[in-house]
Amino acid sequence: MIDTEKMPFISFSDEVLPKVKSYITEENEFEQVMRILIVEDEKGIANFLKDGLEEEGFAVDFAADGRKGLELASVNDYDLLIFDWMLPGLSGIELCREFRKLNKTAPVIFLTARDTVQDVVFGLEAGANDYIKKPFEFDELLARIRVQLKTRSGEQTLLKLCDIEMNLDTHRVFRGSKERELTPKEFSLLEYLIRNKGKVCTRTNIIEHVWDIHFNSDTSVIDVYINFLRKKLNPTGKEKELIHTIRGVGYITRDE
Amino acid sequence: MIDTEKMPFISFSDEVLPKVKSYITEENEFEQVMRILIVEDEKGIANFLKDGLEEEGFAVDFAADGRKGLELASVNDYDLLIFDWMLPGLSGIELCREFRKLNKTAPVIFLTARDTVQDVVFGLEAGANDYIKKPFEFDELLARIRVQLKTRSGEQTLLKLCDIEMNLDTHRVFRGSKERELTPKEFSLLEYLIRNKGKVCTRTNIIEHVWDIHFNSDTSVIDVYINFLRKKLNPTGKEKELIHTIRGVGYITRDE
DNA sequence: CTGTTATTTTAAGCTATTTTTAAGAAAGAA
DNA sequence: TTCTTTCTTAAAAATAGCTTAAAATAACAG
Repeated sequence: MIDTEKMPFISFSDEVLPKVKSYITEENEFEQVMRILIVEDEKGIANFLKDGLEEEGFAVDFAADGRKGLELASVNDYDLLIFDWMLPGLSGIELCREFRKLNKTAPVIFLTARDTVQDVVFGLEAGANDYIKKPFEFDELLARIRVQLKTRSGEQTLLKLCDIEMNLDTHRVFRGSKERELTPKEFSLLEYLIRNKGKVCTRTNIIEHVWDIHFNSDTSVIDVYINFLRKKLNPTGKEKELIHTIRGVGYITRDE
Repeated sequence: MIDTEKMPFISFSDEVLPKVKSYITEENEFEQVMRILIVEDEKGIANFLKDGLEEEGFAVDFAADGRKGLELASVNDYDLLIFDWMLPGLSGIELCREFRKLNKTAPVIFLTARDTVQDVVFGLEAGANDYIKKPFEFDELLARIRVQLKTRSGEQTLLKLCDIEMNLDTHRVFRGSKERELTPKEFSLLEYLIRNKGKVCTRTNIIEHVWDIHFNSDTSVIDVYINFLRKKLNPTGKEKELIHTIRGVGYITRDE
């Protein structure tokens, strides 16, 4: 969604908006649409879910009975499946078992009125990943769907500052599309500065958090490392300076 | 626990039992013990959980407040964490956020009396993987714990990394069409690296999960085994290097 | 049970990289 | 100017990781 309030200097005519939207979508090429299958025999609930999830940007397929559900699930490659427990044709439990037999690993969420502990345990043991009791609220379902998808996609932890991206999982740093190779100390200094972007980091802060030194010590090691970082992040001196000196206080990084 | 009912042809005298137990433990070398951290201030619930989970074969640590919990969680490498919402020192939510900031991916289950949908959503968005409302039944908790652990370890028996294929059933490893014969330790080290592909594995991670050593120990055994693996996976030095060193941090494997 | 082989661990030297120290140059403030 | 703070550079010190070889341990066959 484009938040025009944050760009007061830009205004869109209704005609232009769709184009801009698709441009943004193209740019986020990694944010692909997630496919969800709902297997539920109560039309009311099914439609409610389908509409709600589509509104949230998911691509939703739907089956009203177990057989049909299994067929769809085996043909297509869904990112997540929502099964009702009581279904004509093939029960949710059986459906889940058959699905797992196909060697599919996509997360399955049970959505059911059966709520004894035995039912829950039974459902989870059949290969489900979560189990929500009816009546449920849509927001909770949505949050649980997001958790399942997040866990699976193995998303990486990224810290960003302007055109800098630090990947904490791979320990790699990019400025724009170019990788900058940092040593461990350089990496953790930059990490500290970016985590505290917008705030001045004093030398004491830095020496405590990055070097783990908790007593007064006069060393110029911070200056040296700031220098290392500046050189590696901006070797030609032509790019934008990212680490600013606040004389007498410390250093700061900020977005903009 | 030994289920004598499933072995009707064997009977144990009380004296023999302990010996047999340890023998069985040794035999299941691949079924490593799962470590769980409980952070809960109500002594009663905490003890109930600890006892119950230990009976199920988990190794359980416990903290009564948020600070202590975070400390334990950052030092040790747990396979799963259970947080109460209301905690002295640092709330469960804050604890969870701080934990995720440490770049840890182990599943977190919230266990709490707060049960409005907003609470659930809030908890899940803070990085939790599941949310169980008090009062809960132990069996449901156990089932949900198993689901989290199962999802993580993945039931798949075929692991792939570039042109490497590990078959966990047959315990054989191929690079392209050629088999590479690995010793047990080499195998489980490679398995760990591939299961965590795309993420840096620290020496601590490796020594804890592959060697099952949970105290500080200075040993160069990891270096030696990385060397073994590299030689066996790439004896001529002409193939693509698959295990990359992140100096000062650990090792990483990635597809591509 | 015993000798043989395979596996795992320890230890140590070596090298390249990383970290720290130190001191003069440059820049800002008074 | 003069004083203080920060920047820059070079060289020394420390360390992490690689490689070997040998010792310790475990597994196995006869």
